[in-house]
Amino acid sequence: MTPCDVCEVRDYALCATLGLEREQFIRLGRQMTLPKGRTLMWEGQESMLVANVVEGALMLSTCSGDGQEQIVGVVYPSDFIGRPFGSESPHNVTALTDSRVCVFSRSVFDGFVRKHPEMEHHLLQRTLDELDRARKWMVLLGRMSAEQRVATFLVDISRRLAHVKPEGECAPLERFALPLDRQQIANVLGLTIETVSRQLSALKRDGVLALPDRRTVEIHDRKRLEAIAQAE
Amino acid sequence: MTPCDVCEVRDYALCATLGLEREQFIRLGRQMTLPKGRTLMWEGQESMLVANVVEGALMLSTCSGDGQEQIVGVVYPSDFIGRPFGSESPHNVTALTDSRVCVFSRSVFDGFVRKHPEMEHHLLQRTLDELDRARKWMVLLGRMSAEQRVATFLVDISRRLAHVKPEGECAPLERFALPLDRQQIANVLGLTIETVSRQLSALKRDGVLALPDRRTVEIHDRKRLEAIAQAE
DNA sequence: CGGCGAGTTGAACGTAATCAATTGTCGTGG
DNA sequence: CCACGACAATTGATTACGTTCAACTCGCCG
Repeated sequence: MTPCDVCEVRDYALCATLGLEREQFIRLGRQMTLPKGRTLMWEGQESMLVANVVEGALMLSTCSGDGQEQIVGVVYPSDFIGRPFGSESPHNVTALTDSRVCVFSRSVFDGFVRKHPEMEHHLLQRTLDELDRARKWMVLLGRMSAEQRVATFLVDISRRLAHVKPEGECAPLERFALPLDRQQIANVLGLTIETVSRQLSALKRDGVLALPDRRTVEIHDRKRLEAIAQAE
Repeated sequence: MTPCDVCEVRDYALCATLGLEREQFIRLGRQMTLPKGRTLMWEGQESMLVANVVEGALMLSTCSGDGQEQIVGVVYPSDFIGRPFGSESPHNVTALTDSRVCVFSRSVFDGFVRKHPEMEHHLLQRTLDELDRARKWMVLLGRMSAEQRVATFLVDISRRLAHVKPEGECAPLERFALPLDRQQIANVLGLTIETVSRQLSALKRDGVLALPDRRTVEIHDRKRLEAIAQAE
């Protein structure tokens, strides 16, 4: 029995495309657990690994010339991470929560994918989706007010986390634990920690949501939250 | 004789991957000229076309909920545009200058690509590169000052335009015509037209560059420009 | 109980947006 | 060729939003 037999994301991740060759593929990778805060890949480093997320959440981040961090993506179970067919990793990949990933050597992975067009097609689909998502986020960073950014972030994450939940559940969550702390939220939104805090407080004051503890969000008035988020 | 026989980008665009099947492929597409300002695809519209850029420059743009435009990409000859394997176009595609593109029906293109893994691989490579570029731009939008944004924009475009030039020439250009007007630059950088203008004036005042007319840029002190741009 | 880090709140500041006026450029027709 | 109008771009004055700096609160663990 392999870890894949009980893998939570086997039907959603990249490997779901494989039929009989799955056996072959899984022998190439291995599961790894990452404690919260551990960095799996470094920006600019020779890109040696790719991976599927099995459990947890990780962030992709880069630093601007003067050292400011910008988070350029957050990934969840069944998402793919790493940069195939390229020499260096374009960003850091760091665990936001304790996580489990299924890693492959990049060269081995590249070789396998090139021999399995179905899988390469799936990878292309994922990459196109990621690109759409990244470009949507550019609108947020380029054009939205702090209030809109925070609202959009909450709407987005409540939807993404819903897909992570056991089977079927797909309605956006009304109560969830943020995998990011305030500083990280600020780094996603291109704001400062103080501004994020103020906007969250304002939303709480207006009864749009509650913050029972610093990691938990309860959305009470999704309609209003979405109205603030506007862009979509 | 087909237009492809004299195509300027035949060795760089997606079709360069094809060997003997090239003949087959080119029969599926047709060249089109687009006057400056013409929109080829609309955001949200059913995605019917994909295309290669042969000549000119086009922008990809989306609107935030309250109608503000954000340019999420600029494409040049040999670049690929459109959203294969997806139902709707995620952004507008509009000619910045008079342009020539080589268009394909999306369904026909999708079918062809699925049968030609080499081509699909090339498309994946391009998409991965675009994703890297988009994420780099997120740092600019999230973390850079107006001055840094304008400087970064100029450094970037002078490099991109160099690759468009006839054969070989790859050093960044020190003198070039902007394919975008001030409003469009503002929409790329997430700034207002006034701020862009002020920053350009400041760079001129400091002797970093000259602006002989409103479309032309002459970089006099690239070192300094790059120092201001910092992030990279 | 004390100390520490994360988060919140407040006050002052600064950058870019906004509003407004002026200059510059280009195309058209006299 | 010049005059004019329309639009693009620049420049200036003011405002507003988010940042910065600083104080304070809260929860947690020794």
